Amino acid sequence: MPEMIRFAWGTSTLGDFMLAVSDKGLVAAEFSPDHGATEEALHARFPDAEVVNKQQELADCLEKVRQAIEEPAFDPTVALDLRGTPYEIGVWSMLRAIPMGETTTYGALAVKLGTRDAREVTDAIARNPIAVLVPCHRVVKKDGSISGYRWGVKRKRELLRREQNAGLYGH
DNA sequence: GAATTGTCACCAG
DNA sequence: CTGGTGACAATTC
Repeated sequence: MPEMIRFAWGTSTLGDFMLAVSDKGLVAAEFSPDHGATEEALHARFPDAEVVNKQQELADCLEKVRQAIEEPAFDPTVALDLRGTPYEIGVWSMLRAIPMGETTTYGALAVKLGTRDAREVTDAIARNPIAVLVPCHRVVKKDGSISGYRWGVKRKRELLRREQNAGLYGH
């Protein structure tokens, strides 16, 4: 019996996003304007799984994630099914420990993890498959500037701006 | 902001 | 080993 991966598309003010869940939890959440290519990538990532569109079943989940994108203060209680090397899981766990509205740096994470180079952390973060819910956007360069983001620097800036507004003005 | 230099892990040859 | 490449970092203009 092959594993089943269900996916669905949602829209937000930051663009369309796709969710994919296994029977354990979320395995992917990606921004993309190109539905076809993203679904193909999902097949490629889970070659032995049955990948099916379950728009209705995931409606609740879609709404939660959409709300998390629009309102940073909202904490979606969605199960995550993180898949990666132990090192990557460690990095992603640290990302989820960053409080809303705060940022850290690649270098600081490298030190905490006992890694030699910030780039090793960067690699792991760049492989994060779950946008927003694993807040890879809360990691910036040491001088506070934003250098890159897997789903577009513009989205990263916008996410941070929203979080900072939520912290300063309470809404 | 952009360009430059230093660096380090990783990979292809 | 050599060369190329980065979601880095520090410095400089």
